[in-house]
Amino acid sequence: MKQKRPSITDIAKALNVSITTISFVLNGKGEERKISKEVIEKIEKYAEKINYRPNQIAQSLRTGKSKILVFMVEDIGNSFFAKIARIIEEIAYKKDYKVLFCSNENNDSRSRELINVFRERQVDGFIIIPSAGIEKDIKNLIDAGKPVVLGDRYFEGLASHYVTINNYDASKNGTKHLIANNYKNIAFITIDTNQIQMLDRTKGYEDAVREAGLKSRVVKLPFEDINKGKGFGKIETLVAQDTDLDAVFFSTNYLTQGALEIIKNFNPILINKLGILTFDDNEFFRINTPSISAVAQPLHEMAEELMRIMFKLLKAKDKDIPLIQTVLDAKLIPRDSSRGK
Amino acid sequence: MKQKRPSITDIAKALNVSITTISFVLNGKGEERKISKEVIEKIEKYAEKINYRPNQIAQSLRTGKSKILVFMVEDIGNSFFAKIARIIEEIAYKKDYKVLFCSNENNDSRSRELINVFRERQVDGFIIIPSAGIEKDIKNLIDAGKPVVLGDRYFEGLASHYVTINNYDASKNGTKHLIANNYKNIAFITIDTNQIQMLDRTKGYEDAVREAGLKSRVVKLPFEDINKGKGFGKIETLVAQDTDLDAVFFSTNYLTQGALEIIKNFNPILINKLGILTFDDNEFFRINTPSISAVAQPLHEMAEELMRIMFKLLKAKDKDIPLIQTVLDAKLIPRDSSRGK
DNA sequence: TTGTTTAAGTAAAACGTTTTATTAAATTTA
DNA sequence: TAAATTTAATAAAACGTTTTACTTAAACAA
Repeated sequence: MKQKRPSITDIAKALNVSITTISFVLNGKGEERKISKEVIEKIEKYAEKINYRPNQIAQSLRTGKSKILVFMVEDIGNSFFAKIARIIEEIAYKKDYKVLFCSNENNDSRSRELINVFRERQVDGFIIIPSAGIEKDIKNLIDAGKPVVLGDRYFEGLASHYVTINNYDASKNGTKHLIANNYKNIAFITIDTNQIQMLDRTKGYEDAVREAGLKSRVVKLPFEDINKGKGFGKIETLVAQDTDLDAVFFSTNYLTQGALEIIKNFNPILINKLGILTFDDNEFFRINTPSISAVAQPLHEMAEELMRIMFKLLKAKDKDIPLIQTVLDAKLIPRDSSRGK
Repeated sequence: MKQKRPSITDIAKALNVSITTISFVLNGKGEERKISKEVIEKIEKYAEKINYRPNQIAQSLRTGKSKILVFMVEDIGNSFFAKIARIIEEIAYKKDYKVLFCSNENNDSRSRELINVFRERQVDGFIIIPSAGIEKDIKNLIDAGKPVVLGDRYFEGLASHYVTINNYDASKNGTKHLIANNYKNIAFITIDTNQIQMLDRTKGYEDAVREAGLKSRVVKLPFEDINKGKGFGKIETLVAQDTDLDAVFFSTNYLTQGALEIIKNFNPILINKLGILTFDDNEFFRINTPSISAVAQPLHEMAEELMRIMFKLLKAKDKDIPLIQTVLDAKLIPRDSSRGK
């Protein structure tokens, strides 16, 4: 019947020692605090026997540390983020940290709300894929001394630790790959945001087509609508009007599926002739006919680097450590859809 | 410079009231405890002004409640689970609960370890997609009075709350659909586990083919290997030897991609003629050529029901409430890949 | 007037730890 | 032998709440 877990006090009573002694022993400070071998052994034996586990809430209250990290992403249901989350979880658990995941929907006020909620919860660190307008809030968090690492994007004016990929290069290389495979009328489909990673990707594309003497065709879709599964009107227009279009390059994974569906419905023949390249790989791209080419972000490396930095910050305590800003390379995975013509 | 957050004691000092009074007022018990209007107002104003937020760790220690739930899945990186997670997160946050996600890799010892970790953390409730061998541990948890809801599967001998779909019917209907579309040699590709949901799915398939007078071909792949991205040998054998094979039905999403890739590599023509049906929908099935048919589980309903039960348990406190065992219907989504012949 | 009830609030314990300061006994030093 | 040091341990404060039990003054009743 729901019996109380043993506390340090229960051990104290049972063994007739003070709770102080027990605390020292169980925290491995027995030697250091000159507790005798016999007492140490007695306590350890007993704790083992009754399967004592410290109450982490009490520990947290006393130490101010919760051993909980938060990983805030756009949408944990999106497989790009879910996959990173999985790796982060793995690493965290090994070091005895737990991870709270949350989705900010790329929405500033939601982000703010979440940040506040977690500050109240005393989480020990924040790994954040930030929405575009929360630079101030992130700054507050950092100024308050909380360990913060940004992922996937960052703020140009903000001195923060972060991990991203070289979006400009990745995008430029991707575009060049399409060009090398003889595509000449490539559209770049992106989102109407001023997030740095999207701007970099767009720039990479633009420079590549310009350098090749081709025409730049950037299509910006409205983020809010896309999020609700609509807003692909411009894709229809593109396909209908731009009759010599021969390739599309998507700047992010949540556009790809929706847009391809529109194109497929609109012109089932075209979709099999069109060159297709997209940011963010997906396991189903391989089995698609034609298999879809992708610019894959190095999920493992990203997650590992995020955590490496986080643990460094957690260890460093107050003294601030020099900024770590890691830029990784994405990997182009050419498949059938970009080898056409 | 990293200044301390105000505590209830700080308010007490500033306003010259006892912390008791403040606690009552801020918990909305002012009236009830006959605190005067003026004092109530004074406290509320001040708390608002300094933006006071109670320390949740301290609250937890005192009340024994953490307002944290845990959602344990096979793999949070798998989009089926990630999507449910997203919805669960949403619902939880509305009621001021946070959710810790964790992945048990469908592995018993990992599951056990995680359950223990979270008991120590005093999480308030457990939503678990259990691995096959942890019936005892779940029972322990329930017996200890912890709110527990199982999802996706359950244990036949264990009286627990759960939410599943009618796997037998879903599988049978799926198979019938293939048969109705003139497929006559359908293989059922599943995993070598005795998890109830997989057994039910297999049975649904078997009954459907038997009733139609067709031959049953069940292929069981080794779970451990599949998890590591290999172990598809039997698929090669199947395709090579079973020359009149005309359709495949996958029992779970993580088989689909791997197996289809094997088939595609082995026989690129076959894959476009083969009838294909799989449990668990994916957004990319729509744009595939041919688009892939799926038995979609009602993710929203599942998540909502899981949470509905969880909140019921959280509210009920000690008194045990009658078992809630919800069985939902899956939805067959026929696409090109199953309309063949 | 005296006793009882109500209003308005407070003191203090409790939750389970960690950690600083303290103590008492034993041992060493001078 | 007295003083100083070391050993082995403990008492008590602190973290920030919630909640039970109590207090004091005023209001009311008999």
